[in-house]
Amino acid sequence: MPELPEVETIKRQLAARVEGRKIDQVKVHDPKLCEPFSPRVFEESLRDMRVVSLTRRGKYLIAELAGDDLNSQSFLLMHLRMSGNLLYSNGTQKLEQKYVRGTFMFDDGASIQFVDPRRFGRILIIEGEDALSGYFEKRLGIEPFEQSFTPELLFEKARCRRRPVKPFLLDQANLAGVGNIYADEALFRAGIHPAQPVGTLNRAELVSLHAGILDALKAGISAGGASVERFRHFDGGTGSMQDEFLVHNREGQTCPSCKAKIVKIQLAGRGTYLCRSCQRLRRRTLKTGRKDKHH
DNA sequence: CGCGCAACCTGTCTGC
DNA sequence: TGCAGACAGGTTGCGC
Repeated sequence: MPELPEVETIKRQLAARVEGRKIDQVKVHDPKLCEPFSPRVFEESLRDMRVVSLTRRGKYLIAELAGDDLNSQSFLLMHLRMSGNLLYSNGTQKLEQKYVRGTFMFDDGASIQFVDPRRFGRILIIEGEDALSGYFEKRLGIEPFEQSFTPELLFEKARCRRRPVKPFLLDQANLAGVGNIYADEALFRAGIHPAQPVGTLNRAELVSLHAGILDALKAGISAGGASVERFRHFDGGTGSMQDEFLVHNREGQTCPSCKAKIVKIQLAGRGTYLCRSCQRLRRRTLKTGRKDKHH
């Protein structure tokens, strides 16, 4: 479940610790981690690479790597999926024993373990910036904290679409980084029902939705992420966002802004939490007019 | 093309 | 207590 705030938290904690470090050795303990690369090829291609920077795009953590050959630039893309964690040791702490899928060892004696009980997490190597942007281009939409993420951009993506707004938000090709938790939290903040067809949202609602997304994500980052589904910090610590959820995981409890009980429904196969009083489904007809190409 | 849904995994919880 | 089955939910790929 690591979403944007959880990955951002990990990035902030690890960046200063790995930037400038050289990778002495990599061990892959579960071949699924680096598919379709074979573990040996994967391990060898990372040996002696230096970490230039650690950044984030959507739910991906990206390590930019440089070899001795100045022309070689590659990117290590890490996705934690459902249950992945990156645990750091400076060389003196006890290492994790269970569910370790891969280990990175650095030239200062420190190491990072990729720990992932459910084995959904993936690490892949991408050579060059063109390949990197190509990889992201077809699967990731706008970054929420970019200036260009605006209510108008939401409108452009949402117009004429009958899809419920929640699955719209979960589609990474629309907006990168929002997952099940923050979609629920953003929709509650915006006062919008998760099943509302996204194309029927009016201007005021899109403004609220835009603000709700940013507020929910900012709250998550400030809290160091939400430690549900075993999410942990680089040192094994926990975030506190799970204690600040307004609706998510709060079935049967009272809504923070009215007296109604929070309910749980299934939407697009996902557990979805909402307040029926604060988030009313609006009966509106969707104009399915053709989208005209314009310049 | 848009959209829903099964599949990928395994630990944990629920009900009988 | 034991065990089957449901559930968790990010991404991909398939089918309508």
